[in-house]
Amino acid sequence: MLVTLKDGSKLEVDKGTTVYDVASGISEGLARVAAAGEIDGELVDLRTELTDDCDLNIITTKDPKALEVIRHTASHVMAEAVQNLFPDAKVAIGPSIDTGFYYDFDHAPFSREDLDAIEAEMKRIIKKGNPLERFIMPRDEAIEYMKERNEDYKVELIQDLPEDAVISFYKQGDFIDLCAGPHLMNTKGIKAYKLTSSSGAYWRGDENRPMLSRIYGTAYDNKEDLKEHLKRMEEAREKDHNRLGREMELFTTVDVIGQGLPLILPKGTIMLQELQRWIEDLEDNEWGYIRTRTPLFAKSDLYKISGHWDHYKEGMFVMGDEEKDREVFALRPMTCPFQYYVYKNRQHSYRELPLRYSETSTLFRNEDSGEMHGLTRVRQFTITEGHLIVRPDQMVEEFKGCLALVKHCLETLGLESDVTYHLSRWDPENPDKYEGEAEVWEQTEASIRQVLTELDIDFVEDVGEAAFYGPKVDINTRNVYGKDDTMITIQWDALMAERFDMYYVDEKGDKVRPYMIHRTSIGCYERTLAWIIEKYGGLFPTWLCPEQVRVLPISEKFMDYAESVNAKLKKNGIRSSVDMRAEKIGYKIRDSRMNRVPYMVIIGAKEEEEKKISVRSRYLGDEGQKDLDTFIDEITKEIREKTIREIEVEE
RNA sequence: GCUGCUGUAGCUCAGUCGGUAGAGCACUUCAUUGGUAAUGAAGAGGUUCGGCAGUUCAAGUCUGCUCAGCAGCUCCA
Repeated sequence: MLVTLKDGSKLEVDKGTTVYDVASGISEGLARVAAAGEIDGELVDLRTELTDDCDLNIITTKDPKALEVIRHTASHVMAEAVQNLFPDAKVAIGPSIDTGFYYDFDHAPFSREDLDAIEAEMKRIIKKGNPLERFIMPRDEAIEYMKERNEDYKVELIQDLPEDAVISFYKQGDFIDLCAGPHLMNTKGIKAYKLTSSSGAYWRGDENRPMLSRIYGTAYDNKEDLKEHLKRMEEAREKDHNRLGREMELFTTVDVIGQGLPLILPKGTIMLQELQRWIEDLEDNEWGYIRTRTPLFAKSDLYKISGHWDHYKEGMFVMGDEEKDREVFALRPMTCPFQYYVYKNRQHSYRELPLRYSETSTLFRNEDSGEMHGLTRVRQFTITEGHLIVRPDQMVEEFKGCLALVKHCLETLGLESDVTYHLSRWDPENPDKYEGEAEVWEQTEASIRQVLTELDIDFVEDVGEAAFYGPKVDINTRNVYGKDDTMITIQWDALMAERFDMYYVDEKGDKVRPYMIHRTSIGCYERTLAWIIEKYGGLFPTWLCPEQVRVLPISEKFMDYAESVNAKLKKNGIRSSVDMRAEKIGYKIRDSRMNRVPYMVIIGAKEEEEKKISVRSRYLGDEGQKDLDTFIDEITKEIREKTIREIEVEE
């Protein structure tokens, strides 16, 4: 049997040789730092026996790929520690994840003190340095084995595996866990770890099943990396829009107003309004959209036609009592049916299509009480929503246009690099959940795939994520905690026109159902603002800054002068202000957050001193030193150039 | 909706066995003017401790309910 190593060298080994044997054969040092193997690109346990010719790569603990193995092993060590300290705790599952690992236990919630105790116990276990041993059992035997040990959750897991499955276990010391691996050879390989938090989590992610106690932790090959990671998490938290946005007075919440109902404060409003004016002008002037303004609520009748009354009533704010009142209303959770009736206002010719309706649309969704979060999950939000009514033959081209518009918006905001594109497909295994023929679904998905490819967009495909009426493209980003949020969605809809009896008249004079695209350009404003806050950490591009220029007179005698500079800047459409405190503090800039203002005009300071204060400040100097009007023109021009929505990249 | 944590001055927080509100920053006034993350001194600031009940001679502190915020789960047209 021939094994090809990473450096291209070939090794003749016997069948049944393990990855670890190969590593040992190369050198003892390599065996010591080996964490896992990679056979033909697939991560495997060191204990894996080689059965065929293959490419083999020994993954050492220095390799980022080893993290997964280290963390998985750390989760086992944690489980052992928990069972040592809390013998009645039953183990459920404990995988490695992007940022570390977790393990779920059937046990009362763990406190921070518990976590500290568990950490200490882990230290003891790791110090013992027990080897991890792998052994296998037939399925039935494995079930009995776990039943004896009273591990009900493990029994259930094994029962869900195929009849003929060979069940593998790992054992370190007295601790035995059902596990597919891969794992380190010895617990000593866990050099640095930290238990970060605990919380509840449903067994198998099902809200109808018991709630278990989950402990999150992270582990690394060395202490420096762990420290670095914890520092990064700390820094990320500082960019959290929910903290920063409140601190910067962009928004707030009030207990008596209610959950998921943020108040956008004056500074936040400036930003949202900048975004809105930009998007509306862009869509209407350059992308052929026409604007509508439709009611924020409607009678239940509308939602009965759209299907929301049957399928989404829980998510809507209903006004009135169906039993008592003749008419019952509901606040709208989306704009679709309203814009359909805009279209249905009169008969349309095929020559008019495509019609691209857009609306700055406020929506209301009655989210569950535990779901609300800052500006990203709210009960009332405003979205750049729109529906394109198109002929089937225009569909691909228009869908492409929607994506191109989104791409343009993201690039302008400097967010393009942060997103992932998803083709949300139907689930062929589950056709009942969707309307329409399999053939049509496949065809449509192929069309979208082609559009994405033509636009040179990288994307992943998610099966079972489509809307019931058609596939869609979802554009996601990650928040500072690494959680995915959908920012933008563009949906292909060849079905709803039927439901709402929409048609156009084709060249032969026949009535034909149009296709529709549900789409947004930058998603909902609140969520997009949150995203921008986190992306820029509060240091916004100039055009979005609530305050673009701050005028700082160094002493009282420059106050009037400062006021006149401020007034002229404002007249030129620049958002500026005078810092009244400046006369007292001289030219010492005390406010560490001052750098959130892109431009500072220092009045009265000597030029070399001004430079020390801020790299971005502009020096005006004593009255008469420089012509005021010329100065105002210069700075206005400079800011204007950055206000035409070009991205200002600051280091 | 579920699990856990939190809610005291504008902000960040302390408040020990229930005994009747505290610090730093910010703010105001005065002094100072070369102090580039914080000049010195003085002062003001809580309808009293998210809200409503209850226990008690006495509740920020204990109990119940409730509202809101946070983390996670679940959900997310």
